[in-house]
Amino acid sequence: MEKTFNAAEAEPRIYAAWEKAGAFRAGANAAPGAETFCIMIPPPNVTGSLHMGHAFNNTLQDILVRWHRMRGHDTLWQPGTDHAGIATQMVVERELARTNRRRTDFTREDFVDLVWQQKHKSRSNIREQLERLGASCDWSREAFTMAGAPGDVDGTPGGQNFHDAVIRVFVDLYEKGLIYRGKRLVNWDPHFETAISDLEVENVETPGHMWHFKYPLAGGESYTYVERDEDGNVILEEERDWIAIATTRPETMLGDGAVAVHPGDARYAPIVGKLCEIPVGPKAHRRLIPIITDEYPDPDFGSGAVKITGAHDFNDYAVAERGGIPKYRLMDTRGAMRDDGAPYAEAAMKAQEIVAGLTLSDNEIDAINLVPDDLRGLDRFEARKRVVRQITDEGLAVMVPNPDASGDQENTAGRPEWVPLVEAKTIMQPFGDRSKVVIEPMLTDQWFVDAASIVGPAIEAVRKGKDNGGTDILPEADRKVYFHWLENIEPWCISRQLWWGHQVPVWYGFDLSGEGFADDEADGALDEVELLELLSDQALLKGDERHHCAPDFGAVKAQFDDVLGTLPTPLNHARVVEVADREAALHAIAASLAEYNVSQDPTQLIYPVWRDADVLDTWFSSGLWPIGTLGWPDETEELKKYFPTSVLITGFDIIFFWVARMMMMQYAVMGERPFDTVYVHALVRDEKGKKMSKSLGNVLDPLDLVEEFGADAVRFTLTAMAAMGRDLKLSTSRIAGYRNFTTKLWNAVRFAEMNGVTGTDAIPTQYIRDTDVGQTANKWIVGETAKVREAVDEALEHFRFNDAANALYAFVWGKVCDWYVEFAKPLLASEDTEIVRETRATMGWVLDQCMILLHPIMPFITEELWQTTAKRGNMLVHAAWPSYQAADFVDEKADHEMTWVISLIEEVRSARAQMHVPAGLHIPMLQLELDAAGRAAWDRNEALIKRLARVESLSEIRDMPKGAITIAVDGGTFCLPLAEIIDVAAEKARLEKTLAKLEKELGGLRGRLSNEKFLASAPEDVVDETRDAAAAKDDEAAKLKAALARLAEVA
RNA sequence: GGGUGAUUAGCUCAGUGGUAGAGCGCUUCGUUCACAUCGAAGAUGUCGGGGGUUCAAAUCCCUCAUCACCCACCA
Repeated sequence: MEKTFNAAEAEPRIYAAWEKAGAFRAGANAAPGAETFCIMIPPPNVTGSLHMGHAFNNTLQDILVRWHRMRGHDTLWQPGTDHAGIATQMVVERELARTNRRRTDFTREDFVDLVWQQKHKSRSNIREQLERLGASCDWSREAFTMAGAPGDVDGTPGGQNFHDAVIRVFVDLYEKGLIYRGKRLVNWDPHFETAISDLEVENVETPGHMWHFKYPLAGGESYTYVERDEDGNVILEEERDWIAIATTRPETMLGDGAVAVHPGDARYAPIVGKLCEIPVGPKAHRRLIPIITDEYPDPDFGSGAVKITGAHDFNDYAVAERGGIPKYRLMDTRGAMRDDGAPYAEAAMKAQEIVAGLTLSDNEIDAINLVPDDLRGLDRFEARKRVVRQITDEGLAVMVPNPDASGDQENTAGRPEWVPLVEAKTIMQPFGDRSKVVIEPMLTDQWFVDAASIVGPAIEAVRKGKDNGGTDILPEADRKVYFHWLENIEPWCISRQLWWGHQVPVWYGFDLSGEGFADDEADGALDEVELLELLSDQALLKGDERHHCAPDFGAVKAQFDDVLGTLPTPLNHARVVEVADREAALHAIAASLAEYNVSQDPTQLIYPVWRDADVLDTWFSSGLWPIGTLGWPDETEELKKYFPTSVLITGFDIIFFWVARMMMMQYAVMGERPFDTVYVHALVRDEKGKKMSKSLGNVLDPLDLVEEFGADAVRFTLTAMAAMGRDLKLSTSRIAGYRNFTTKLWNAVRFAEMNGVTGTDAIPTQYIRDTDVGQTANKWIVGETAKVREAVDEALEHFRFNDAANALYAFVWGKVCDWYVEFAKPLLASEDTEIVRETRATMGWVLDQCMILLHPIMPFITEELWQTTAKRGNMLVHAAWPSYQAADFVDEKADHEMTWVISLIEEVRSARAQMHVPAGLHIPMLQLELDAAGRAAWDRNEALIKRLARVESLSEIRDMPKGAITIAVDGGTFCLPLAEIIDVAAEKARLEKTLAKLEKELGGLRGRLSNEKFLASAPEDVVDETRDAAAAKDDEAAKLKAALARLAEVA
């Protein structure tokens, strides 16, 4: 064997061998009738690459999967990737930008093709990285959240058609009324030009300003404004012909529909119900809006009056809904001020008619563009500046004394005495989590899941827990977070105005059966003009009852055919044809009508329908990951076998995005929990605790680390640091330490090999547990092995990964390498061939167990060692996981004896080091007193002790010679006669120090034992333990005192 | 504003009622035939402050301080 393990060379080779053997296939190594164990990988983005969080997340999954597989369970680790709507589209758009092209330079179809190509190019990237890490996924089942969607060239090895499953769920939920369409205020990302969900918005404290403006009362009216303090004393009273409004977003004033004050606010009671003027826009067409009351305004904040802009603020939206206030949209999809529709003058007049009582539909109101002509097309932030300037120039800003103009006259000369009130203020500003641009609340038509209606079982499941057929979430703290979010759940906006994703399976058509769609001239036939009038007027349908949802066009066609069948001739002959969009439909229907008017052939008439252009939120599809990957809606064997799955391992950052949605959706579709346990882990951070990010430059690439230290070391590090519920701060020195651990294991095995030890699964039972034969060291290490096996299982059972790793680390390094291998050296060199044979057998077994128990955490080096240390019938990946009990293997006597031997050796070493006895010097030792157990222990382990303590000989004496070092152990006293080198003062100091420490401990123990309440209340075994400890320390203290007394004689 | 978690050795962190541990770092020593990616021996803690419960508290409760994260609509 080489001196170290060559990870870079061996790991890929070993992985290939596993794959070749089909070692990771679902059910590989399963015992007949075994229980199942299934983990769904959290699908990484298809164009992504492996970061530290993935490495951590997948290491934990791999540990559980390998552990269960070795235990003979029917195991599936389902891999796959996510199409990641925005993220992936972004990658492709960025690529296009390099050659100065935009998405809109392509047709939708062509662009989506480009994305598919990108997906195809990068699909193997993440997989190769996971393989490098050692992830034992069943790659033959690799899934993709858009598999089977139009344009998919790759398909999936597992054959799942994820797309069909997603569409099917949409249709089902739609039919149950759980998915609906509506014009709502949503978070709009002006960069990607799409709606996003609440969760995709990051609220960040940003420095901003609050402006205060005067809204003049209509017709020059005035009122007495009275302000009182808490006691009701008048502190301000003045005549005003305006009302003050504060805003952080002046540009939205253009869309105000009202000013609201609290119903109990006495200051404004005189003017409630009156009109006031929005102080911006062309003078000739200033809009008047009503002053209304609503509970929302807080009288103590600002002026107590709030402007209501229903289309651009979530609070205002609610007020507007309650008060029937029109909601005027001011911006386009890119966040610029609208530049469409009629000129401002016309729009403002229309708005004024609404104030006067005109009722319009939502769509009609949406068509009104209230942006003044000079601001149209401007970016929203530029428009803000201009609005502020215009109002201020007009003298309608609230003014305050200029703080810079007070005080001494010389320096402030020329400065205005009054300035506009503009408060600097940090405001919570919403940003898109991907685009990083300011999110705009925008009134648009979107699709929503009625989450509140399906959330019940998801809450209930976690409340009742795994043992009652529900789901456990670990750690506990995350359960609260989960509940809090679900109990306050909002409708989930699932439509996105993107091109990459699952297109909403809904088709629209003109309403031919609706009211008002009639032949004006009652001549029994529609002509082109009549039809177009109707269509362009109001018979267009985008309303709820006028679209059709179906899995595909064929099904939709049948639905529309039914509707057409009820219409009068010739419309009932029209053919349903799919066209690109509403625009195309208008042209198509006009053209076909023209054709008909010429030919009078009813089969020439077409009825155009067009599909909803939106795609579904990525999380809608990944929310179906557990069933979609198992072949649902088909009742596949895998679905029956592995669903509900066993464990989900994921980071806390996607509890809402993903975990909660999966819970809701699996219950909605299957009526069943998706997993028994959710294990939520921490985020990986850099060694200073900072989130790793490219901009900070503190990103550790897991693959670089794997290159440098080997996958096993990286995995072991992550595992050892996986304590629940905290950040995981990673440093390379820690990884290096665990790399050293692999080397340590490697060399222990190397030592064994050099001494004729071979791997064996034969438990050396004949030597252990209360047998008369057998070396104590061998008996002892077998017992220790059983203890660590129990500890590892116990830890993994409870997802205490770090406990498992630390137990193994302490065992392999601290027990096997530090002690057992050293003990074995004299034994293997023994002239007694039986001892040699016994020790080889024991060591062979113990090292095998180390490999087995370490394999889930460090699969590569252990597999390599497994195959080099014996001819095996199977690979380690399929080796049988042990189940022996400590109770069966631990020999109490041997355990005691080895503990005694170890402490004797440690005492001698310590004394020698402190007395500066040359390390290599073998010295004689004297035995002053020793009880029977000690004598037996010495006799049985003489060779070991002598070797490890560097003792030359042992002789019994009555009196201690002058100038010797005392070694006090349980049941005996030894000494090292070192007259020539001993420093009496140093030895005295050493003994006194030890004694002082002992006395201190003893004091505590005695104190407890003399406390009657302790004796009465504490459990018996605790009292016994305390007594034993006190007695032992008493004894040791006595010996040390004796030694000090002897020293005193010498001196 | 609400919520959650954290505060333990120089650093990074384990430790859920029995009197405090690991890794790294540090000091001293070591060319012993598995390993210098090593070995041996050491030093370092009012377990954030205060109060309470208990025979016993790093651990449970209250409170204060500081930090971190999550959620939230104050114009």
